[in-house]
Amino acid sequence: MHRSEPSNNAKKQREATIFEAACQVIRDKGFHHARITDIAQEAGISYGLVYHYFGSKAHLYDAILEEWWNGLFNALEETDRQSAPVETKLSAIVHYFFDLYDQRPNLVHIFVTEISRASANLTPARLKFFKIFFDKTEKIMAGAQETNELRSDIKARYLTYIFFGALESFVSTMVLENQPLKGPAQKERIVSGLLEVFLNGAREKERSRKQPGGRDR
Amino acid sequence: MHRSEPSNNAKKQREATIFEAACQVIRDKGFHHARITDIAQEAGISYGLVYHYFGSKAHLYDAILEEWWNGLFNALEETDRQSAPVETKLSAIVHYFFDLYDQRPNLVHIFVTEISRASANLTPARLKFFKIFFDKTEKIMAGAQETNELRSDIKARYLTYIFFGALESFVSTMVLENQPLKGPAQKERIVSGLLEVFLNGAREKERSRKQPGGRDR
Amino acid sequence: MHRSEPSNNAKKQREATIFEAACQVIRDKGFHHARITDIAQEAGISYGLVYHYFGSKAHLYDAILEEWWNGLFNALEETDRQSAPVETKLSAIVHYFFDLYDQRPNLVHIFVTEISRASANLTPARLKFFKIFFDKTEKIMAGAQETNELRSDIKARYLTYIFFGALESFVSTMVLENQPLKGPAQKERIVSGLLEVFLNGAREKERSRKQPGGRDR
Amino acid sequence: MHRSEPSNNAKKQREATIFEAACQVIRDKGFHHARITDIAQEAGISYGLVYHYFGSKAHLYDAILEEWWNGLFNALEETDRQSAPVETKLSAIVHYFFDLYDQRPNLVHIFVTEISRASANLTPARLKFFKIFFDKTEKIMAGAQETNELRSDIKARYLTYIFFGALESFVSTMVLENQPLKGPAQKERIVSGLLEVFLNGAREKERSRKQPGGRDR
DNA sequence: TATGAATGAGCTTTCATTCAT
DNA sequence: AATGAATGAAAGCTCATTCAT
Repeated sequence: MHRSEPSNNAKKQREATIFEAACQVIRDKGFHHARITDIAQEAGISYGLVYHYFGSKAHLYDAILEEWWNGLFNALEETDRQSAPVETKLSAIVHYFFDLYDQRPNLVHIFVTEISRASANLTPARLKFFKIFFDKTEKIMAGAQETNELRSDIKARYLTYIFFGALESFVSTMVLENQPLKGPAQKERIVSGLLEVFLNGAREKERSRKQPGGRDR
Repeated sequence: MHRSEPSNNAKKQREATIFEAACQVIRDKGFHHARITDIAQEAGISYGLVYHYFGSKAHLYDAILEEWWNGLFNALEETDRQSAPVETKLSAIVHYFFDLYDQRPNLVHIFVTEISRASANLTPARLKFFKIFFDKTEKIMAGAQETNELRSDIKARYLTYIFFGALESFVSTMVLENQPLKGPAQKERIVSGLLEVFLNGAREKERSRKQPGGRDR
Repeated sequence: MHRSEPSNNAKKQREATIFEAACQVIRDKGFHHARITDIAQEAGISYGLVYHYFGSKAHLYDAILEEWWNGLFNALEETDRQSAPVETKLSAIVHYFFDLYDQRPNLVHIFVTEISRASANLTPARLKFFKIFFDKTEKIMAGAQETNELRSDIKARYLTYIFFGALESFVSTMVLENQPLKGPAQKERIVSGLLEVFLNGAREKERSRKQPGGRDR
Repeated sequence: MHRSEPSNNAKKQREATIFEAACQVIRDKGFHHARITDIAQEAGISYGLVYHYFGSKAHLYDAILEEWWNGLFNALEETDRQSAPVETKLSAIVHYFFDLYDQRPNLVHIFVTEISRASANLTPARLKFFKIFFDKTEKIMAGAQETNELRSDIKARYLTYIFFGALESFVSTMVLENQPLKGPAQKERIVSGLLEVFLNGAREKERSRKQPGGRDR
């Protein structure tokens, strides 16, 4: 009975191999054009085995969904647990996306191209995840409104959309143009620009307007 | 006035009918699951006629792309022609999306679910449109930086991503949750919230901070 | 009533135009891949008109068949009418093929690629033409056997096959390699070689064998 | 002997079954009208399996081509290896066709109706085979010219065309009229007639003309 | 566990043909 | 006579999935 453990590990290992192969192929070809055969080939196994481990193509997709959302939800929860300024929390979210893109670019790619929109795969069950994500983020926003960190004249839900949209926009561009971040400096520039605008706005501030010589750099 | 090209008109009419039917079906089922047969049925014609007018499913898709981007580009150009404050220009863009959603919800839906990401259909030729769009918007941002309307310490390209991402986020939610705008009031609330945050930021303003009882926890 | 003549001529003219266009396209693409649209385009008319004149693609094919076989049968009959040595008669047949290739290469091309074998189009009614052709040629052979011009220990039918096969072989090669005859000299070399071998055989003759120095040309 | 590769054998077996079914159906209907479904039905399998084994209809055709030409080339090479009189070599070629027609009539049928001409399937790659065949045969002819077995005043290439054309003519007739050889006697009569005419000519020989009582109109 | 032979639903596309104008 | 819009039969091919070994 205790012999099950090692084989269990081997099993997990295989499953992970297939999973990663699937991510790679789906990233490259898109979910629809990713054939089970391709995935098996990428994983170095026969295609029958994919069914052994994942049951069907749809289940494989669901496994990827799960992986993505679980990771994100965990990050959100961890973020929300601490009582930090909203700036810190939002920064954590942004970093989560950019860091994950460094570590598991395929997963982020798939999020952008297959999860985020892709009507082909949109089922109510799958949309549910988005709702949860927005709810969690909204909670952060609402909390910050209560502490007067964020303005309350705009619905927390709207703040959520604006914040997440701006973030997603960067991530999408990165992904779709296949541009890895050029070093941590660029990452910080993007992250701070994003947070800066969200929190303080894009408008040129009074101080500089006051200056008679204007922006004369 | 004197019916000069009657057959030509009828032709345009048919083409438009098929086009709209295609939008409807693609919106409902997604491009991949939209069969030519479905589109023909929706248009009340035989499937052969779809090929007569559009040549192939891919061409039909390209026609939709064209329709979408041309409309958007025209709107952008019109916007940019006038020398108005950046606020007005951005407002025009936002309104374009929301107004179009009132008039041609299918087209906007398809933009969100099939054009904006949907790796399956992403070809370099199609990505090109996005580049053009971002370039045009960036020009608006850069112009506003020069007139000191927008801060210059953040790249115009980044401002573009943030602005468009925020906008797209609202549109996507609307589309994916199948929520038409509940009247012009809601539309204005969203538009102004979006512009407000982008231009002035989400952070609680000085006035509230000034209050001695302020956020001091 | 006599006004019908000119329009009749115009009609014939159109029919001929379409016919030649059909030959051209069928030669280029093969019968199966030759679309009515292609033929109409080649003829500079609308495809509907092809149906006006020929009824269907099959009828068009039959018209070509007719044209081919009638020409050949006429040539054969003319040949057979005269009481000339068999050599002259066979030479006439060979020349018919080669001359026609100069004048109407498309027709000869189609004979080789679409009529001569091409199971796709082989119907009993069409095979019939071949029978007639072989019968007529056989008659020539049999006649020559009776006059002791040709040996009688080989069935006239067999002589027919051998003769026609040898001829067709040249024509096919010419057609399939798209090689027009390089001047009348080559044509005569081929024709005489063909007749020479058929009539006198390919074997080296006694006289040369007798010569001690052998083939010393 | 010890069933080493059972699955491999079964595989070969299946492939052969499909191949033969394809030959049968193509012979009956012609390549174009032979549907994959028909072939599968003939083979007693599902149409998907045809694709499993042959990839596409075109590949199936290529496999048949290969089978045909390889067999013929092998026969030619074997023939040419031995230093026999040209008569023997040519006889071997003729016998190859006739014997194969006994054993695999479908293959010969397909050669005549689909390979030999059939413009629809003629690609440069496929014409290449013909070139090779003619080259090999020409070599035999040229060799016989050098040994004074064949006359040298006619190009070896022309001799090739004449010989092969005559042969093909018999085979075609046999095939197109669906006439199996009526016993070995007929076969020999045809073979010897063919070789006789090719080598010695069809003309009535001197000896008979010398005879005073001859039919001497 | 692991393999890959076997199946067939499902889709796009072609193109001959019809027929209203 | 002439056009080309409209139709739909027909066929190839893909690929997820099943299952015997």
